Amino acid sequence: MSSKTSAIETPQAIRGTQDIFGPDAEAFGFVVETFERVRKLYRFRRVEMPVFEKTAVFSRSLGETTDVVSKEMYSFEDRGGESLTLRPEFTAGLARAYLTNGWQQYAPVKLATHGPLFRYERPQKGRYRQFHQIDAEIVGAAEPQADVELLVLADQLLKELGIADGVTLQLNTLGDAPSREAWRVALIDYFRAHRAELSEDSQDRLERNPLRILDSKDPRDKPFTADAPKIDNYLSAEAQDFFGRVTAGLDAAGVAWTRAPALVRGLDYYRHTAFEFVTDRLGAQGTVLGGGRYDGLIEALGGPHTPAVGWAAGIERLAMLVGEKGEARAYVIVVAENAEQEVAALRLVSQFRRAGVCAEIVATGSPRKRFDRAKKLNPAALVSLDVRDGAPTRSLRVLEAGFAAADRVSAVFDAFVAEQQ
RNA sequence: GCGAUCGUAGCUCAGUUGGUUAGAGCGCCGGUUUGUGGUACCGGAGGUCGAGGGUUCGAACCCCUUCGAUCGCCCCA
Repeated sequence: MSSKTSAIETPQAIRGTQDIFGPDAEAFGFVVETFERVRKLYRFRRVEMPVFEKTAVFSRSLGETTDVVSKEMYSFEDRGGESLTLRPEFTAGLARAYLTNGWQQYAPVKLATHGPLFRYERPQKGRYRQFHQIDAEIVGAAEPQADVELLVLADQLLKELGIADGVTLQLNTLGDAPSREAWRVALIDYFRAHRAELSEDSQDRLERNPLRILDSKDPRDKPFTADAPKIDNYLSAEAQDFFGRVTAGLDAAGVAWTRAPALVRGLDYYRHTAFEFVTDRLGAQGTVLGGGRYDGLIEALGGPHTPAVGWAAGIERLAMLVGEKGEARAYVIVVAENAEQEVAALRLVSQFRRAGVCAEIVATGSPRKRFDRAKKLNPAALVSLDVRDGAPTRSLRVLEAGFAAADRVSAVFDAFVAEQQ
């Protein structure tokens, strides 16, 4: 890519987007593949949904005052003049799909999906404008067992990804609608009395999203958040019982959790169970997986009352915890050390691949350096095709005895030699 | 949206108080050596020092603007 005096300017990538390659891309793929595997163990069904929806799908379900809706959505008019939005999350679109496709017939349904999401935010570590999540939801299930199943799934996923160490499950309940509302009113009353002493951010939150004051990091807010009204005092008997059955289920399934009374969710549709799997290894973006119950969402989209629970996890964040993953190593490399052998090398390498052996060919560049280059790729076996004294020579060298595909490699090689006689 | 740090070859970086044709290692390409060998030596390609403007006799270095990255705030997964 030497552009010297080229007058053409290369367009740059959009801010907050990423091009993922090599070991990082392998880690990304590992997260998705592990999710797919585990999700099948729990019999969650795969869904694919559009990347964009009518704007109302998100504005109605997330809440007009949330930051996501008020300032972070990628919204635009299409050529027909309709306001559309690139999905900032999965749940709203999934609820819409549930309604417009009549998935009530399958209820309760366990659903899983993954893909890109878009939010106009300031990029930083673990936060992008196009980011990716895996997502699991149970729609049409009112029982606490659904919450438990989802949480156990999440727990197993993190364990199978090998990143469960240092990740803790923070659990809270926001109560049912009356509990949540009573608590909310009490919080507003309480914080309003101290309004002038709160941070500017929290004064603002008081109007828009009072629950959020509870997890403010501002030291000026700390003295007040400690003594703020507790959800436990506003929980109805039903809500209390519900939460008790969730925690009992987690204990029975052997999932560790800690109560986080200040844990709230940013989006309006959450009820009852709220949770986050949190790590301290990702700096400010410590939430690795989060979600909760959203019994009110489907009604907000004009559907019948439909209880549901779900969670989402950022693939980039999970991939960062996973670390770099090695790429597939070639079991065998075929080297054409002589121009005359290039065609034969091409034939042999495709025979290896058809036999299911991961293989690579080296047949370009200086013939004298090809063998060295092949060896640097560190294969388990190396086939050299050359011409000595006018006669073709073929050798198979095993550099690592007893590797996985060893038998197949020698079988394919022997057949090739026989064929060339 | 706010604050801070940063931006030199493909990669990791050096570049002294602003001073002649901007460097190293690795990688890449080629030659010699080796000839069953991942060696050693030599050579080469590749940079308008993120971009634009300014100060100056002179800017990679100082100033402004802009783009991008990183780290906080905010938000959230």
